[in-house]
Amino acid sequence: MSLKHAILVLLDKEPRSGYDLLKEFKNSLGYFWNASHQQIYQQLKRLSDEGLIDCDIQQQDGKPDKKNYSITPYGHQHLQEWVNQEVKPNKVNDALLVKLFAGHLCPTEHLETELKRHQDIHRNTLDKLLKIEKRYQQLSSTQQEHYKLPYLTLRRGILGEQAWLAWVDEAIKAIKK
Amino acid sequence: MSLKHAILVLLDKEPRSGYDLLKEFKNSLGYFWNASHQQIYQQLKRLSDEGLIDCDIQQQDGKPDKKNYSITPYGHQHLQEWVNQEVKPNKVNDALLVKLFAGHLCPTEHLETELKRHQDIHRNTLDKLLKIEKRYQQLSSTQQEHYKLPYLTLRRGILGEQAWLAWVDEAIKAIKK
DNA sequence: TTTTTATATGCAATTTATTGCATATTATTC
DNA sequence: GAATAATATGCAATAAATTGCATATAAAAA
Repeated sequence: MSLKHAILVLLDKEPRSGYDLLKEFKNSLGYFWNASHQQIYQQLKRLSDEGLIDCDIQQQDGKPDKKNYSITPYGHQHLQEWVNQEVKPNKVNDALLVKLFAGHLCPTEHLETELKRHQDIHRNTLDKLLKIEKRYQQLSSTQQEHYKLPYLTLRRGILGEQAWLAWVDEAIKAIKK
Repeated sequence: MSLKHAILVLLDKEPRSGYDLLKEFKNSLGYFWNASHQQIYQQLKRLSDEGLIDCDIQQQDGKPDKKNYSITPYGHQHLQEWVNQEVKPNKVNDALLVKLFAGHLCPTEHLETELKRHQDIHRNTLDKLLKIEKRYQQLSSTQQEHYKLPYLTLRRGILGEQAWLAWVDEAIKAIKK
């Protein structure tokens, strides 16, 4: 529902292509928004049809054409209205926990391997987030003030991943017993 | 994708109606799985068509008929196979963070109210989970052993909510400055 | 006494997301 | 020299989720 708004926020900061958005989600904002390339390109088309964004086609030598999207005044207004409304709390759907819940149906070793596999992924994510945090902390206090809100979202990512890792330690110990 | 498996796990423990599943998700398992009644009834129909579950219609005096679903041997096998496969890590999509990220487009007061509103919801969830944990801790150690895996999923809920609440404290303080 | 909550289910339409396929170039790695 | 990754986009089919509507009774609260 708010892939739409996630895209609008980014385009509101500066114009981007679909591929740029994809990279942004994958490399930096993945701790609060994720989308596949199909989803992004489809959504960009719809937003364009609705007049919320404009498209400017840039030819590049060799590489395929790049479509640079920018937000329209109408799109900006739409985003602003959305920000001022209430947001529903996220609903949680965690397949790994469904699996654990049904863990009696598989060997303990499998559970352990699986938890450790996920642990690796979460450790990598946390590392990446901590590096971004370090860069933030090296900014001047004026700059820090400027990026205050995005930084708060980053903090959510960090605290969330740390809690997840604390949990998985507990879980791995418990299933071994 | 694994609403299917969430339902199968529950029916594997004991037969239930769609309404029972809905209540279970809402009242106890909501920290790892959520689904609307439409989703559940649709899914039950599909699972039934696929032969993964059976349906037994119970007439009740006064109240509407109750459809009691139970897992078939084929469904059990299907579940077991799923549990033994790898599960993809959950993708995160958090609309509240998108909003915070775009928080410069609305008054600070709105952000604060919104964060506090979500804080309330998360506090309630945590309270509920801690009560469930208390009940678990009062069980005999044999019983505790028996519910070990579901308890681990509960712990995930608790640690997750606590981390969320720690974050929101930080966030509220930061936006006020 | 009226309204709300809980019980119990469902259809139909729309919106979103996923999966699979498809193309074309450049740069890098093996 | 061949294979893979990165850049850059898209269509079409299917699957899943959401939204809106619909029904019917009983119990409890206002």
